[in-house]
Amino acid sequence: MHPTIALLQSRSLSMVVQQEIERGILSGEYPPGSKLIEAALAEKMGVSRGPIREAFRMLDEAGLVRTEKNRGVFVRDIPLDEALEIFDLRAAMDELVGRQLATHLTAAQRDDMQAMVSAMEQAVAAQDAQHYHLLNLQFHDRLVEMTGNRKLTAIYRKLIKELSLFRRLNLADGWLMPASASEHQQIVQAIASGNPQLAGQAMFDHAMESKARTAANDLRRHAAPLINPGTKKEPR
Amino acid sequence: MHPTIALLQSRSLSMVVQQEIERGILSGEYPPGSKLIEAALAEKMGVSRGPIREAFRMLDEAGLVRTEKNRGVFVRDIPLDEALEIFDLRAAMDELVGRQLATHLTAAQRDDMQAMVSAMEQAVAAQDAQHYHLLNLQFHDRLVEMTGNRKLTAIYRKLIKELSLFRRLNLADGWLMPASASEHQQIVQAIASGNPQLAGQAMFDHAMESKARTAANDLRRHAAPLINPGTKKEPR
DNA sequence: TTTTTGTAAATTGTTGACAATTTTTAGAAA
DNA sequence: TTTCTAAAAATTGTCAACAATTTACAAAAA
Repeated sequence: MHPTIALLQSRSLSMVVQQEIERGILSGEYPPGSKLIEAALAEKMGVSRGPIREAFRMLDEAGLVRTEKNRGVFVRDIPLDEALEIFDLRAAMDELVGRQLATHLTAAQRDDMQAMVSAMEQAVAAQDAQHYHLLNLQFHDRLVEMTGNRKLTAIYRKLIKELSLFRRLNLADGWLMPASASEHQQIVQAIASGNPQLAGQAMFDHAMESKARTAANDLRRHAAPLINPGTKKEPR
Repeated sequence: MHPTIALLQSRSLSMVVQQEIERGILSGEYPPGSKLIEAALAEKMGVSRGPIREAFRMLDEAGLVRTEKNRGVFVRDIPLDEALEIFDLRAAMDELVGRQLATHLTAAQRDDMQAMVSAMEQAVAAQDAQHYHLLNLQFHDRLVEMTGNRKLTAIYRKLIKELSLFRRLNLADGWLMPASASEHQQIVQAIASGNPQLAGQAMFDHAMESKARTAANDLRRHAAPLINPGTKKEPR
C-alpha cells in the first residue's frame, strides 16, 4: 500500500493538526506565552476549527498549552520551580534506566552507546554546541528506549518536551556543553560494568548536575536581565 | 463570588464531559474494551457531539481510551506487560518520594502518615477489604502529594488511573490485603528516621512487592480461567 | 491627563447538518 | 447450511453558522 494512503487512513485530521502545532511550539515558532488563535491556525492549515480545537485538547493534556475559558489557548511557559520539579522526576527515571540497562545490556546496545558518546566528544572538539545539544538529547532518549519500557519512554519524552518550554534553558546549553561531556563516558562505563547500583547512581547524579546547572544559570539570568523583545501578544 | 458561578466560568463543557466520562470509566460503568459512542454520550449528557469529541481527545492523551480512525473510541484495556512496566516506573517514583519525605518531613505530616497506617490496620482487623483498598490508595497518594512536587503528583495519579484499567488487579486486592499492611508501618518508620536511602528503599521494595503479587496473581488467573461474562460489544 | 463607559470587532463555545466510512442486515448463490 | 454480495443503517469525520464572551477602540466624564 502506498505510504501516503496508509497515513491518511490511520491519522485523522486532528492528529495531523496536533503534530503540526506541536512542531511549531517546539521549534519556537510559537514561543511560550504566545496566544494560539483557532481561526488563524484553521485557515493556515486549510481545515475548519473543529480539528484545531481537538488538537488543543490533546496539547493541553500533554502540558504544552494552557486553556483559559473564553480567553483562548496559550503556549505554556514553564516556571523555574516546575522545571526543577521535572528535573527531580527525570533523575529518578534516569536512575531506573541506569539500573535496568546495567542488568540487561546487550553488546550491540553497548556499542550504540559508545558511538553516541564518541560523536558527542567530536562535537565538543568542533565547538558545535547546536549539534552537541541534539546528540545529547538523542543519547538520553535512546538509553530510555533501550530499557524496553514503553510507558517510561513515553513519559520521559513528554517531560523533555515540557522542559523545552522552560525558556531560560536555551541560553544555558552553550555554556554547559563541555561540562557534561565526560559524565557521559562515565555513564557508559558504569552501565557496561553491569553494576545496577553504580549505573543508577551515575545516571541520577548526571541528571541532578543538569538541575543544578539550570538553577545556577537562572540566578545569573536574574542578575543580568535581558532587554524585553516582546512583539507577540501576551496574556493579561 | 458565588461558587456555582465561578464553576461555570472556569469549567468549559468539554472539561465537564471529560470528567464525567472518566468517572464512568474508573467506576467500571464503561469497562475496558467497551466502545464509547459519541451520539449516545451526547444525548445522555445533553450536549452536542463537539464537546464529546474534545473530551475523547483528552482521555486518549491521558491513556484512558484508545481511538481508531473511523471506527470509534474504546476504553483501554491495559495488558499485563504494560501494567508491569507501570509498576517499575511507579517504584522509581515512590523511591523518590521516600527519599524526599525523609529529608523534609514535618511533624504534622508524620502524624498524618501514622494515622493513615492506623486506619489501615483497623480495616485489616475488621476484614474490610474494600475500605482497606481505598485507604491504601489514599495513603500512597498523600505521600506523593506531601513531597510538594506537582508534576510528580500529577503523573503518579495518571499512572494509578491507568493501572485501574488492568482488569486482573481487582481480584488480587482481596487476597493481598494483610500482606502489605506491615510494610506500611515499616515505610513510615523509615521515613520518620530521616534516612533518605532507607526510606527510598522501603518505598521501592513495597512497590516491587505489589508488582510481584500482581504478576503471580495473573499466573493464577491463567491457570483457573473464568467463565466469559461478555455482554458488551468488543472491538474486532 | 486619567479614568470610565459604550460600541464595534475579534475570538471562543456550541450546535446542527452533511459527507465519508464502517457495521449490520437481508437476500442470493454456492 | 454456509458463504458471498449489496443495500440499509449506524457511526464517525468535517464543516459552516450562530450565540456568548472577551477584547479593542473611541468618545465622554472626572
